[in-house]
Amino acid sequence: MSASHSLPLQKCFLFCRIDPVYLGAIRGFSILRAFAAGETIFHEGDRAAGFFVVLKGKIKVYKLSVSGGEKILHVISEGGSVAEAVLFSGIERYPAFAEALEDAELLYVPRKDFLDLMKRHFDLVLSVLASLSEKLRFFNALIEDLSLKSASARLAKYLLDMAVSTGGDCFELDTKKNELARRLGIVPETFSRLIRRMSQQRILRVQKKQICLLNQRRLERLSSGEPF
Amino acid sequence: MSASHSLPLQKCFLFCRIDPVYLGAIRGFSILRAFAAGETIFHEGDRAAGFFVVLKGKIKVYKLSVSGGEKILHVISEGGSVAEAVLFSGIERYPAFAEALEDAELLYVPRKDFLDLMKRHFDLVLSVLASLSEKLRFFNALIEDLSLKSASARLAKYLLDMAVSTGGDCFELDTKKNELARRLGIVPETFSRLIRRMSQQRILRVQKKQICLLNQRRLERLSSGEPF
DNA sequence: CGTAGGGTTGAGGTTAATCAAGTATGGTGG
DNA sequence: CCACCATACTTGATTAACCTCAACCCTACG
Repeated sequence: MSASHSLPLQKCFLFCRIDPVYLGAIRGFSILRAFAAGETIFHEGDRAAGFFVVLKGKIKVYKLSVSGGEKILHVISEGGSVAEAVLFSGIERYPAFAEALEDAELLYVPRKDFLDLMKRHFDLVLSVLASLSEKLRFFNALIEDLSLKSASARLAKYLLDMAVSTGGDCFELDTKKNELARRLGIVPETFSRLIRRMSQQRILRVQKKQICLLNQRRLERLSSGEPF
Repeated sequence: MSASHSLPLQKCFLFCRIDPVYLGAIRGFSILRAFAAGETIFHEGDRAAGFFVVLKGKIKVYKLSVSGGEKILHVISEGGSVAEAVLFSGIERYPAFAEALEDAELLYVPRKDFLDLMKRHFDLVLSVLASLSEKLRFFNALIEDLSLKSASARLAKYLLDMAVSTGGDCFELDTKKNELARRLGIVPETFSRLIRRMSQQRILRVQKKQICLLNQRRLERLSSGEPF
């Protein structure tokens, strides 16, 4: 029954960098709409005069195949936005279907009003550009991680990242090893075995949650795919 | 020695959607600079009054760790841009080092001039926003693909994608199977075996380069991780 | 103590890469 | 039109990386 509050605009990725002063204006010309799970938000081909920001719930964007099956293009959760292309490119119609996966609240932002606001306030433009380019960098990093295929490479990269961000060869794990393993996309057993082999080979020393890197050179080779 | 021509501005991802009319202006206030392989482009902490577009070659962006090792943050090739954050966020100094990996040509675009141009021409803003959001969608799709771990899941997803984009259950492979396998991140042998097992199980029929999907339901389950 | 949870270790199975042979297929020169 | 060759593709056997499952070891904490 979701008495749960919906996301504030500051948390939406397109708006997070925007000066709160403008958020009021945006809320002003936008329309808050609630959708029940399973309800359609728009159809492919519908005239598109604005885009949506997901404030609560999850929605899916999909196309229909001739054989009737639906092909999900993406799933968007709180904070994400749907059909921003309507804003930037001159698209006139929605290029796919959208439907709520759970009870959801969306903010419908009319294209014209938002563009007018941007036209009048250049710093708004910069904020939106900043949001997008930040997200892009984030995705870039994610892609790099995902394309490290072997468990040892991902672990090695993680260790090197830690060394850089803490600015030293020694650091404490901030999470349970269990949890860390999952973040690296491996199973705790594998994590344990890898760490053990690494300390046997004097690549690192480990005491409880404290880790000291002894051979960063080797870790770099591992992280770029050298077999272990 | 690279008599090889450098990339035209239309091909650079930040600019590709921009009306060519403006490209002249951009070229006008920007500075073309050549760097030899290994040459430094900027140092961390350097005052930043603009960003770079890579027209030729490859460059790396990296940080130094205390122990002297360099941690590569990203590698940017032709068409990419470096330090766009300087443009959008109010960053005053470069947050990392950049160095040419090969002989390279970069276009230095001064922040102030580019922002002025955007301020005067709102459609330029829209083009840049469109570029960024398109790239974002592209990355999104890439991430989805990369997070499909098993070979059968990636193949299944590819087949379903083809069915949607050709709008039918039957279609022709547009590339050599060899090449396709590589695109799916598997080895041709594995590709061949998977296809064979799929036709044995009546999931699809294959004749030369012609493929007909017989059981999309099953492919969907495979693509969402069901073991094969 | 005794138990619970995180962590480690071992045995065994699955997936997909590699290596090594094959079998089409599609030119090309005769 | 055929013999020949290169290249694509297929198939089998072997191997390495990881996962699963099951057991066990700690350490903290009642």
